Amino acid sequence: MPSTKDKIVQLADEHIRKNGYNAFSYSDIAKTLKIKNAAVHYHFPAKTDLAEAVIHWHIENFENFKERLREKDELLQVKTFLNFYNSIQLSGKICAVGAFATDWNSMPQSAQDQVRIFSELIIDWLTEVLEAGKEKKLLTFDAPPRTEALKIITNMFAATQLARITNSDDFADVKNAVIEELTI
Amino acid sequence: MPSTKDKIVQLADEHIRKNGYNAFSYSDIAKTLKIKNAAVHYHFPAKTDLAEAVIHWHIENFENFKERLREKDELLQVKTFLNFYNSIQLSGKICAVGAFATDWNSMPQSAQDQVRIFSELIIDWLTEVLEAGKEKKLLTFDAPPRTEALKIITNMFAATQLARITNSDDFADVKNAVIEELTI
DNA sequence: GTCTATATTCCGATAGAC
DNA sequence: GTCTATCGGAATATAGAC
Repeated sequence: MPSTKDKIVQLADEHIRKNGYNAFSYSDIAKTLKIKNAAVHYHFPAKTDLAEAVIHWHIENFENFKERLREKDELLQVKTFLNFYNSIQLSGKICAVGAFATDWNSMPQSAQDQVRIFSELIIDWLTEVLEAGKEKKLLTFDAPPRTEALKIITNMFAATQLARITNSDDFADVKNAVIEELTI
Repeated sequence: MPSTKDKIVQLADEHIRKNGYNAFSYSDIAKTLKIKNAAVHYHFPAKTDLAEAVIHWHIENFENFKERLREKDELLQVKTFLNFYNSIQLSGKICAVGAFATDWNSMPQSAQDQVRIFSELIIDWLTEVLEAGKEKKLLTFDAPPRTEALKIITNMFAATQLARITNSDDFADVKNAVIEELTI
């Protein structure tokens, strides 16, 4: 049974990634949990505290994700990563990094720092996976590993955003093309 | 000398692409132009009217962009397109499509429709350029033209967003890798 | 930990004068 | 086309009782 505090973080995350950070209020969360505005403020005094908790949750989540994949081969690791974004897209959300990037200039530095840590965690992880996969001849690409990682991550970030707009199979097309190119 | 109406659209665009649609108010614009809140409402009765005008401006702008490039070779057209995003990134903004994608669910359908038209305008244009460039053996890629266009566009969209966060040469790395891959 | 109550500020929007 | 004035509402946030 998750605590109220955890439920608030989950709901905030959903709101941020569905509607944007500046488009949700404490009332939205209070109504869903059937508690009052002030009760949310008890757990997170300011809205930015809540934003930071959301990003912190993502960081912990990604660390678990890494750990679960540690023993798998690199192609499977990349495929699992791409499937993760597939599920984001299917749920109507976007990546947290993209959501916060849009509202970047209306966030305090403490929250920006957290987003930066999260972003670099993802980039560093994928860079290492790609590098190891190339060495084992499981993956093929020409650019430096970090650049290739950035290319794939930007594909996924923006494809979830674009899919919201074009409403077609664009996400799946991009995802499949990425895998195909890595395994030629 | 631009009209007040045009100045309002320009300022709104800047605010939207720097801080997000839900993070700016009529007061922000009124203060900059040294007019009153109500004067902005005279030109754009509701905030969504202003959002639609901003997107409409982007559509017209892109039509001009296409026209200016019509006679150039396809490699130059793609390079100019990528350089356009480079200047977006340097100015601290993000692509309008990405900004609106984040706030997608808090926009009325009339504004969503405009964003959709703009997005597909870009996708269709790049698809055609890539296809023509491949036929003339100026460009090389394996995926279907529309998929390749989506890959490049998502690279650019999200790279401008990520550059805001990582604060490094990531954007240039991605941009150069895209060109290199197309000209192998 | 949750409540009531409230302070404060801001926002989008409208009416009507000039 | 811009102004003053103002409405109604919502948002963030706090004080203090339970």
